Amino acid sequence: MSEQTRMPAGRPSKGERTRARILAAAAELFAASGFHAVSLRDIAAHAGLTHAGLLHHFPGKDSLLIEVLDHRDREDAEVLSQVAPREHPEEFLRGVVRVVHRNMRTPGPVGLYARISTEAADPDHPAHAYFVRRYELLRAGLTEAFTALAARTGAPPGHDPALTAQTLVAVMDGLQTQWLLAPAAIDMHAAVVAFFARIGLDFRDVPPLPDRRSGSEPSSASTTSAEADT
Amino acid sequence: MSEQTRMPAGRPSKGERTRARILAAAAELFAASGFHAVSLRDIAAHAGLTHAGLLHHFPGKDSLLIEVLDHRDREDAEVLSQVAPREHPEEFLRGVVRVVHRNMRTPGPVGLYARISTEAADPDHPAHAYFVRRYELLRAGLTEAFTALAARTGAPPGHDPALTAQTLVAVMDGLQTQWLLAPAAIDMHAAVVAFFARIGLDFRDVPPLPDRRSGSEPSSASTTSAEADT
DNA sequence: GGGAAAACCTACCACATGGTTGGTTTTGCG
DNA sequence: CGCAAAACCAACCATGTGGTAGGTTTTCCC
Repeated sequence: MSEQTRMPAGRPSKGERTRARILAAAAELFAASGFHAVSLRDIAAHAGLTHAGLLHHFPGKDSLLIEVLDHRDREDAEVLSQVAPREHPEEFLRGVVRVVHRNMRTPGPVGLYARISTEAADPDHPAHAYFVRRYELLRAGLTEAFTALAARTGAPPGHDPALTAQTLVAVMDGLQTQWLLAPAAIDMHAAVVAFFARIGLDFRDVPPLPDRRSGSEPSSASTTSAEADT
Repeated sequence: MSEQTRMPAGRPSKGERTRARILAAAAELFAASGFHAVSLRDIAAHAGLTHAGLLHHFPGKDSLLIEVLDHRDREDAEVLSQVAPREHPEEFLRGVVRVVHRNMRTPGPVGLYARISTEAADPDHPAHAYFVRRYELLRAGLTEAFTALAARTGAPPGHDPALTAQTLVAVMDGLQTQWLLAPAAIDMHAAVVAFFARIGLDFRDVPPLPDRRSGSEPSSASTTSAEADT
């Protein structure tokens, strides 16, 4: 199924176009309200068909969620520069800042990972294994970047790249929750730039990524971002 | 209703004891699985009565959630030293570190605030207003503490107490999500201490709070903590 | 153009849910 | 001890849910 959701070189079939609409609708509604509060009938109505029609394309609700998350990951892989964290640690971290900056302009999609990741702490949640793995990869990528940076530029006493990595992931996730609750009160970009400043990295001059296309495109929470290069 | 859930000086009535059991069961199940995934029948079964019996004590599921959160807040107010962030900023922040340290030993309850706060980003969620206000108070308290500290000891150029406050809240929330997903991989206490170290505060020597009583007592995520003094 | 497959629909199923109603049992106070 | 109130229950209601079955409509390719 996963290769079928990738747009083939030719014009997409009716089924491919419908699956894309379903994934967009699901991403939007899961981001807004979480997995449990959204029904297949809700998603189907948003996508312009019935829930039975939706179930022709996806085996079930759990599978749909996993497909939405995988789809998001592939889109993020396309957006990010393919920078290796070990070889180009500072550039890799600049990419993180750019994604955070962009995400501030896309309130709808930011919630998808932030919201589903806390739901998925429940071992019975369909995305539990996905998020355990995802955070492992994210922390590993950032740990590599911070380790390489420390080796290159020296590090203060007691510097722990793994601790810094998990803290940076926490900052991005935690800021998203606060931002979703009170967007006017939170400056995610400034906070992330200030965090990097405290560990000796000046990212104030990092330009933001171009805006995404308008409409209900599924898009990424910032925690997606650094993982794609792993 | 709220003054009735506070234990009176005399021995508690049958109803008071039942409400306490219901609140404990609800806190535990909401922490484990979130508001939407848990039913009144689930909570009632955990508390040893039927869902109709539960509804004799609480007007509805939404009210029960709010009561669980308020009950937690009152318990936290009792646990924390009543330190004013403006007059005693460093002591106030030490209290934050102690609560974080204690919460690492209580995996069940940590999830209540972390989990419900991201659910509550949905404006239709019953706890939305509660969390908007809660984060405002939390950030305000920490901003006061960081402002007072900067005035007393000086601050580095570009220091922004409000930004530091929202970042600290983000670190604590974000670490909880990662910790719930992979407790062995995350050291919340070390990460929070390292965060403070980067802004010039040495809290490595802060002793943890004593453990909570065993059993299914409702208890707090660390983000509860600093707010009680406001 | 025709036919097979894809894509969709309506109707249904079994189950779950939050809440209500009317009744029974337990508690506690005079 | 008796009685009113509190605390609880079984049964029910209306609605919603994920998924299935069988059928219809649309698409697309030979």
